[in-house]
Amino acid sequence: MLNGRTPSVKDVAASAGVSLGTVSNVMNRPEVVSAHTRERVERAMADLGFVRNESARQLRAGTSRTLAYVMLDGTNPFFHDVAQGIELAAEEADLSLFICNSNSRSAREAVHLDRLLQQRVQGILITPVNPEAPHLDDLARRGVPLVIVDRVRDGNGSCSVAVDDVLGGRIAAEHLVEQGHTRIAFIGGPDSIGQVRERLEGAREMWAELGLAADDLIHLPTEALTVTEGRTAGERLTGLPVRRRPTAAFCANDLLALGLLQQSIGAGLRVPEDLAIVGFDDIEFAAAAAVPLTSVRQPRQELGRAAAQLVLDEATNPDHRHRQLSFTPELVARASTVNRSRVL
Amino acid sequence: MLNGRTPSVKDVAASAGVSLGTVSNVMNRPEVVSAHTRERVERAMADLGFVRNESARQLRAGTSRTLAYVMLDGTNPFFHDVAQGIELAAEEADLSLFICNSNSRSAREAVHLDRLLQQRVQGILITPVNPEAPHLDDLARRGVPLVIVDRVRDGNGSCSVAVDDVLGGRIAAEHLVEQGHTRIAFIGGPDSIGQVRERLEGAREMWAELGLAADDLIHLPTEALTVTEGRTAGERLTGLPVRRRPTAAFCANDLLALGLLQQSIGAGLRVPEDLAIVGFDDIEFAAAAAVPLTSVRQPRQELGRAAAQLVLDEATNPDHRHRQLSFTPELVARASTVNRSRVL
DNA sequence: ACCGCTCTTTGAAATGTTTCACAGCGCGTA
DNA sequence: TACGCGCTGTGAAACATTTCAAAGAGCGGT
Repeated sequence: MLNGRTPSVKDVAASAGVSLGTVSNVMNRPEVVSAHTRERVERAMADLGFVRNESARQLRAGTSRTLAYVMLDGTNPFFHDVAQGIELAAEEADLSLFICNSNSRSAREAVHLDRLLQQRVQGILITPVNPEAPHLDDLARRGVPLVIVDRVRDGNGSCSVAVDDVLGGRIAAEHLVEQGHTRIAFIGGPDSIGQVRERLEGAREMWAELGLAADDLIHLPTEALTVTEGRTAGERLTGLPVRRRPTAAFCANDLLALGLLQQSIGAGLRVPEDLAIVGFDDIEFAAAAAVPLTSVRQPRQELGRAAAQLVLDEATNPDHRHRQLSFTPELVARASTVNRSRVL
Repeated sequence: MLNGRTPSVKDVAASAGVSLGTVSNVMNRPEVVSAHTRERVERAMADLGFVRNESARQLRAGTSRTLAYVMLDGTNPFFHDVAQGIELAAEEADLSLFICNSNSRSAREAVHLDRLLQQRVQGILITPVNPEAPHLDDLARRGVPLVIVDRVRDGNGSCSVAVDDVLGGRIAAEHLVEQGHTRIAFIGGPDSIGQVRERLEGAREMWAELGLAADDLIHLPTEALTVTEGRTAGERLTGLPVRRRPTAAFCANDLLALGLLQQSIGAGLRVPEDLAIVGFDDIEFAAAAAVPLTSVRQPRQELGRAAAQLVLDEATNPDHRHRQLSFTPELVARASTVNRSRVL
């Protein structure tokens, strides 16, 4: 059994009375070896508790069986759903998925990428801190299959998968106007985040198209896209004199919206009567909030799945061409904007 | 620059006009090589865009620079917080963390473990589907450093880090009794999950010690520990005639509690006046719920951190001894159980 | 008896790194 | 001048696997 160190192919070969090559064949091309020997080898492997050394395999084969996803913010369930989509696609392709978290720090992102390069992963999926960062170019130039998730970058040096954020902003604004609001707030920041800019832009476009005054769409900037920041924004909002206070808020993501929701209710406002709220992403917890949150849904798992397929194509298909996939967001109306004739 | 395939140490050596060994020394023991040559080698590495091949390193060195965490349920933020704690400890030890998700499926767990074994990871942290599963024994017998997270297993064949769930159950029950409740529900299941059993057990103990009737602690079983199941349980609860309905619920985790909270409010109950709710874990979203949730806090990141330290000790310290660490949970009282004299 | 064929199995080379015993060199000391 | 020593650099071996050309075995047909 397991005496000294872990047994190698050599040990298995010796124990089964065959050569190295045969053991390897049993593992990689079982059809070429006779039933009889295959059986003997398999028994030997089981007896010795043999486990293939992946490093050696990889070194020789030159290819790893892993994909990696570098996510932007581990505290946002949105990214875990994306990761789950990737994981499913990876599982189907019989690959492992290596999940890293940059925590929105560019330096940490770089460290992770370096490690992944060293591991010679088959492909990298990433939601980058900054899609124009030079270290991403490095990857592309090195020929590592790369897909940008939930962002797009200028030019088409790599594939990307994202949702049309401008459109998302438009449908959120449209929905609020349909509900009768004529003065709303957009809550989100910092501006360095592309999604924030585009969602705001979309909202402004639609606002103007529907003939409303630009001044009546107020931008309340935040430091980050977190629940805490949502609460802070809520304090500012509820602090406004009623006459000047918007009757609805469109938040750049659901975490902000949840924070805002909590703060507003705590301050005694009724949602949606006194303040309607729309989020973005439609994470699980949006539906589970005490006042279920209206949100602009991104097809989270689909995003991940599609990204994984692109990266696999780039990894295996010699005449792969970069593509920028754009998904269409969709409004999910719930109680936080729609007056509760029927509850739930 | 980057012409054909990725350059190896050999290429760097040639380009810098030194031997293989010297290049290796520059990377691993820079102090033994003269400033002059070191500089030349470093320039060559930069010019060629050299990236060390981790597989080869690992093969030769016999040791990887990775830890792995197999989490139980990717949809529960609790586990991501644990993972974050591990990640931080790993970062300090200059290791990478490989995160896998078994999704509560034993088969998938086994697949992940097998892969990790093949990768020769330095150590494995796992929140197992079933802590008594034989494949865990395999690992231990193989000598892979192993730490069970958030569970304990019989015997002391391996380290574990957990929270005293019985105590957690006790303090939750005690808190509710202090708030004047004399008829409560415990919501949670299935029974196969150890934590569920122990939290209920703790609650029952305290209930009895405080002189209350066993019949007045009702067990409402669920199929899983999810928001959806929480809502379902809520339907059953709110459907009861008022006289028979408990005035408070202790949920086996926060996801259940959030689902219950939502359903109750939707059904027109006031929380906590008509129904008080206590959760377990104290995930971020507990505090962020519209009625902030009272919860039994587990030191989530600490749990991960401690687990990582144990696994590192087992990996590096020759006279390591297995330990079962038990953390003390702590009640965080919020509006879902305490009448809101002061809001927030 | 030999040929040609298929089906298995073999052994050696190759992958990119680290390690280690050793060699070369310059220098101060005997 | 010879010796010993410390500092650098070298080259080959080792790690566990895969791959591939080639050898061997068995067999039917001539």
